[in-house]
Amino acid sequence: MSARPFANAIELLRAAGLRPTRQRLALARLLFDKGDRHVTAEQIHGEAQAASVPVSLATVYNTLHQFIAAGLLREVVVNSGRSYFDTNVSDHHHFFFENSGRLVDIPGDHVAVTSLPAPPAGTAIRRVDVIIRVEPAAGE
Amino acid sequence: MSARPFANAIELLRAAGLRPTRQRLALARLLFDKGDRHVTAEQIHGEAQAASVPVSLATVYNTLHQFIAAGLLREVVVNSGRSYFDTNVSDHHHFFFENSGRLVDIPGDHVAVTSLPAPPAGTAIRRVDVIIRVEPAAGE
DNA sequence: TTATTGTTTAGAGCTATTCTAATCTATTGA
DNA sequence: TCAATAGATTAGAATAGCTCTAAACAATAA
Repeated sequence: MSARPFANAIELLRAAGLRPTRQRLALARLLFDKGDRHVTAEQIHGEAQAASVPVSLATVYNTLHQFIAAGLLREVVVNSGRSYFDTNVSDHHHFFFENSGRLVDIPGDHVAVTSLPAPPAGTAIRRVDVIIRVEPAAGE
Repeated sequence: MSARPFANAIELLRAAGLRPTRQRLALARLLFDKGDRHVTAEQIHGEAQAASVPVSLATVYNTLHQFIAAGLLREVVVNSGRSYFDTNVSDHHHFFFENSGRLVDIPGDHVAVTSLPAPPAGTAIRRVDVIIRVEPAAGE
């Protein structure tokens, strides 16, 4: 029932209408074969290189955006100048460690946003992002 | 009691330990003399030019960051690659219009985040950001 | 005043990301 | 199976937003 793990990432790509190329298969496996991850483009590019998969940074960006469009990935913006890609596309929020730049999931039901205001006239809510910014506690 | 409007921005700067220079005075007035604003660096730079105040973009960035450090301004990150500076430093959240890139304040008491999870061990919560991303309603 | 310290500036530099146009590859149809 | 074609990948240039540098300048203190 659960969509993952994908014994073959090929199905995943086909379902998204993407040709299962060498690069996309490798990136899909790096992203989805080890649980929930928060990665930057540079990061998976590095991992792909380390795994001897020849893939350019341009392709990494293309692929990440295609995965987002297909609903396989979600972009999290916490600081300008760098995007994180989150493999957990279920309803949830984030802790952001301001000193290390690390991002950690908070299950959706652990943060309740009650009394949401009505969206401005003519608009619909697309998503609600809650980011809890934390820093080392005083005296650590 | 309210800190604004500042008949003279000079006091504001002095209180922040910043020399009241021509550039800083002009920027303070552009920022704080007309209610709550969400501006980008390029934007106030443009406004300053339009007002014939000679100020470089580097100074605009320096000044914005000094104002943030002084608690006069707050940075809001909604999309990578661009920062917004919010003159409203009271507790509140935001609507973000994904198509136009516009940001609108939501008073703090119009969004209640209940059951905040405990911060990870060794950390303290610095701030909680709630961003409600809206888009034009279907059929508009 | 002058000395000192803080501020501003132009322009170079940097980082993350996107674009371009050429090459390559998966798929399709014969 | 093989060619045709639509789609994918690539290196490298380009861009955007922001920061840095080191020299000129301006506010304050003495």
